[in-house]
Amino acid sequence: MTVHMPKFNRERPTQRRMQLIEATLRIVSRSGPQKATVRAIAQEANVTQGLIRHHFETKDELLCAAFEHHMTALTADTAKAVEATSSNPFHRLYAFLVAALTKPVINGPAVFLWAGFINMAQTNAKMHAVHAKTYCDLRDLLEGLIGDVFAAQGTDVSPSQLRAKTIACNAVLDGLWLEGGALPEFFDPDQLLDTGLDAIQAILGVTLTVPLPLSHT
Amino acid sequence: MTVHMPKFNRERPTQRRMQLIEATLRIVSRSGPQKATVRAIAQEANVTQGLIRHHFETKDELLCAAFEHHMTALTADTAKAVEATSSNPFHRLYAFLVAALTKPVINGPAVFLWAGFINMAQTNAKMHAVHAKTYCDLRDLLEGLIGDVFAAQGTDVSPSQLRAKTIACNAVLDGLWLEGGALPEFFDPDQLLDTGLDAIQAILGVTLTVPLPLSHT
DNA sequence: TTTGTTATTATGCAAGCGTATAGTAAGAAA
DNA sequence: TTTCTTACTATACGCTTGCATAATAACAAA
Repeated sequence: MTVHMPKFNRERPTQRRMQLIEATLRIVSRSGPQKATVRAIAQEANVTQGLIRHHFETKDELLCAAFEHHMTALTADTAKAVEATSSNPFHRLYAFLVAALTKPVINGPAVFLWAGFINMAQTNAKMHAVHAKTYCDLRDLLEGLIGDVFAAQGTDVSPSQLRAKTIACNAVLDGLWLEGGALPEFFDPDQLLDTGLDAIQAILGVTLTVPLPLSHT
Repeated sequence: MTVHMPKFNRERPTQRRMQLIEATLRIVSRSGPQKATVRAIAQEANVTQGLIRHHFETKDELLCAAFEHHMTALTADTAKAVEATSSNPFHRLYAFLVAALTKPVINGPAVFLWAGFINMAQTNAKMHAVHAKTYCDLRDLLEGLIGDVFAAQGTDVSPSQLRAKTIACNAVLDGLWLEGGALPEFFDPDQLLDTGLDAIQAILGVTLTVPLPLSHT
């Protein structure tokens, strides 16, 4: 009678790829791309280094997949918050801003990840495309929300004015994301949220009301 | 008769160190910290790799010196613009904003450099200190300029309100710096300046006049 | 149970890495 | 000119790197 203790855990390709991607993200965020060696990633994922080659052609391909996963998740998190709220334009913009100004968007690892990968986006065409697309997607979403708010209160703005205000609001979000993530010791999360909301309301010349909880409908 | 052609150029330590630092910055900005090997830096500076060890104890020390040089120069550039203008608080704030929203502050290399180094600031105490200090210096300078503008027009603000508005304005600057540097194809420099100025005036509730050229005094 | 597929481990290699060290030459001082 | 200091080159060493290849084991299908 032999009790068979498996020598390793055999995973489905999709799941194993995701584990490797997440291990990569942890290392890049924690120690930078220089430390993200094939061996370090394998150890972080509790596999041997040869396995990485089985799931990814090259190390660059893994880094690229990790960057895409991170950036897509980052913007999706924010976008999702808008869908979960009412159809009131003011509430929708408010929900977007709160999502963009609180965790998990505002946190150190996210900023350090972006920073760790962004140099590669200069030379790697796919990474550059991912970066440009996630930026545009989020900006366009924000532009739509701001446009709806202006329409709801009858404010007349030209497309170029709307674009400029969107870029300014997005800059506030990005700036606070950067500073709050990289220098958390200087920022209280609540203050950061209030500061961002006040600034964006001032830029837009709009007062955003706090939406009532959905259960009160 | 022997014409003596020097086999190498002997430089003063200070100058050579600066050349090595600048070579490091070019490589990190262009290709990221992974490519910034001792050999690559030496080649970029047109010296042999052994020379680096003669001027810097370790490669990390060189990277650290390069980061400090870059960050210090970045904030000094902006601060200098304020000194070159009049004593009018409105003009001084305006000069600061223009400096922070135009080249050489808003450019790709600066952002990619910051990104390339920032991961190291998590583990390297000296780099973290440099990062925190340059952020605080610039923020405090901006806070002073904004405070003077409020004082000049008789606006009463509490210290915490002033701090919050400063952080918001700084976020606009940082956000536009980030986006304008990393995604230049989406931003026209003139528009970026106008957008930033408008946003900050809205946040502060202040109208900044364009200062007259000094020669008109 | 047997077979087939493939996820996984194990091992190895050539190239590149940071660093150490010995020798060379440039330029100032005597 | 000669001497002295040190900026600089040249070379080498041990370690790490990304990637290749062969052997093994898990698990589904027959």
